[in-house]
Amino acid sequence: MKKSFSFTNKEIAKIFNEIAAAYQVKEDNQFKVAAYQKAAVSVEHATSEIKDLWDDNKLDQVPGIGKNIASYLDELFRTGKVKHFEEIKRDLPPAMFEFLKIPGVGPKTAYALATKLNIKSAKNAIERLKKAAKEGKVRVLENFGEKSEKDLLEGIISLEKGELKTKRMLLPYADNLASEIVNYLKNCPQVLQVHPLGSLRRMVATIGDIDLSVCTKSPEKVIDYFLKFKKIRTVLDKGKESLVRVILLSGQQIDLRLSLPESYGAMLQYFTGSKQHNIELREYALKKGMSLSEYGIRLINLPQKPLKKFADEESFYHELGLSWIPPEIREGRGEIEAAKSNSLPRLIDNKEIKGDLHLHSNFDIEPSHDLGASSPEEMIEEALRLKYEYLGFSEHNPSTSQHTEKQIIEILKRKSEFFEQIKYSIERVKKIPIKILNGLEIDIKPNGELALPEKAFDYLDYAIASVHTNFNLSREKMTQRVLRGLQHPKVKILGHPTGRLLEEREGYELDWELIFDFCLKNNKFLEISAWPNRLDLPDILVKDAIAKGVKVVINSDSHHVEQMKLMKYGVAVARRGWAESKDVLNSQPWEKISQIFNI
DNA sequence: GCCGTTTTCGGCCCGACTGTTTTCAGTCG
Repeated sequence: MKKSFSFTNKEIAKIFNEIAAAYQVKEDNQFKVAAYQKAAVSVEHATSEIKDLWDDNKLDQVPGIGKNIASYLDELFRTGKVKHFEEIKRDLPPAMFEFLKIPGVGPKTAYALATKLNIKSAKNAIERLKKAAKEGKVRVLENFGEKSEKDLLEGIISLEKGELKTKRMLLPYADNLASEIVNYLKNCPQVLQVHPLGSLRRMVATIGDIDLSVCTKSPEKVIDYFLKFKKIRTVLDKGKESLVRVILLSGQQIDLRLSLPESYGAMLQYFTGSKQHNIELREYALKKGMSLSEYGIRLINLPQKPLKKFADEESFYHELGLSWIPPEIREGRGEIEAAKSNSLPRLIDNKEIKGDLHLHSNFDIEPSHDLGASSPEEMIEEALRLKYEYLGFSEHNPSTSQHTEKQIIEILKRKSEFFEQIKYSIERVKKIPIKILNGLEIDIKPNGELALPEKAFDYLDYAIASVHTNFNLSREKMTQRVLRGLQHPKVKILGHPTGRLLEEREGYELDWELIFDFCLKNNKFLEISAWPNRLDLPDILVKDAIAKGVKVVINSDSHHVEQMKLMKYGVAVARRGWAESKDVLNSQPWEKISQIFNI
């Protein structure tokens, strides 16, 4: 292996952002600035470590990284630094890059502050800037004033308090909160339509702010009605007809945007984003002589540049010669191309889900992890309500530290008998049209062995293999571990494949090409766990997997009957990964499942 | 500096808001 220096994606993104800032200060080509910013975003959002891609000679797969930046990355990984970058930053005060962390401070402002206040070194730079602002030394600088000095000070204080790192909400939490307000608004007679906007409408795994839009002919009346909502604590600003911001009792900020019916479509499209989708859409439109905005479409080749309005999104996209693009895939990942050639995927729908193969009932299996809280009967009842055709119970394996092999086999035998009885009662006696599967979720030990004696497998219909311990193995070792764990013929599913916990823990690194190939050859399925802080496999990897022909299975991982309805968030992840019904195991009929599981 | 079924050269998203200014520059989403 070649000798190399390690940099995380975050560190690389920071380097690129600093180069962009440096070029901005030097008033270099603005598109070069944009190129580095784009590269930074791309690196930050990558699902693989850039270092690993470099190792595998795959840097050209990263959008926004071309020949030049790739060569700089090569130098960075080989030598630990980039001469060209050092050159660019040489005559700039290091302190200015610290100042960029302050909200409202961009490159030009940061540079002006650092040079005019003579704060050069990065050490304690922000502290020294704060002192200068407190002493009134900022307001006297050219292009600064009392207000900007005050804003600067407030910005520094909120940075110090860590207020800027506001945690993002998990999707189901934000979705519930928004639904409550949406339902409230729908009761207002002047409200014609309500939609969530932004990341919530796109069903991203975590949500920053909740934005909602209302279509109405009388915005003032809707605003009055909205402000009577019981859970509002503070009104931040109103008076405008198009926007109200409030803080709820829970501390959550809600932005409500209002639009007249004739231009609602353009507004909805604009604020749904994503930013990347909109940028690409506008670039695409420009080539057709059209300029897009939240108000509509302007024909820029005509002298008076008339604005055409759109009442709905469908007509907006059609005007551009595109089919309507579902919000979940508006991420700038090829959807515009697909819409143009009329080849958008027919995304999997909640109604197409025919079963749930990852449930933890309260059958006492003496597990190493948590036991479920609901009985199989309760879960079966809920499954019928959800119109499922089949249901798989996969409790955690019995704890290996507290049982002998013999005891574990005994417990599995008991579980099998217990579920055979349930199957008999459901299928034969009560003649309820649902198939029950007796499964298990088994730990993959660090060496890749499964935490279950071979003989115990005889008592299972199928198994899910998951990593629950020792997350910090190298990518190679983790990949070998997972591949070994998947080898057993009874193991059909890799549970929550990256092990990430949203807002808590990064997932472990795997060599996805090897995993995908293995799944494809051996008929294994990657789980999309609908569990709120997992939503794992992540959407981008779902898209990669499906492009390779690998199939996924969407499971709720319910430990309580109430959690079974969280399935829809797993479906959202699948949709964001461009999954169609054919790509999803549990949208297949029972015959197909029984064939694949050899039951 | 990136990128490509209208281009390997010549393009590169759009508008709101704010503060310091008398017409704009910087920041943000």
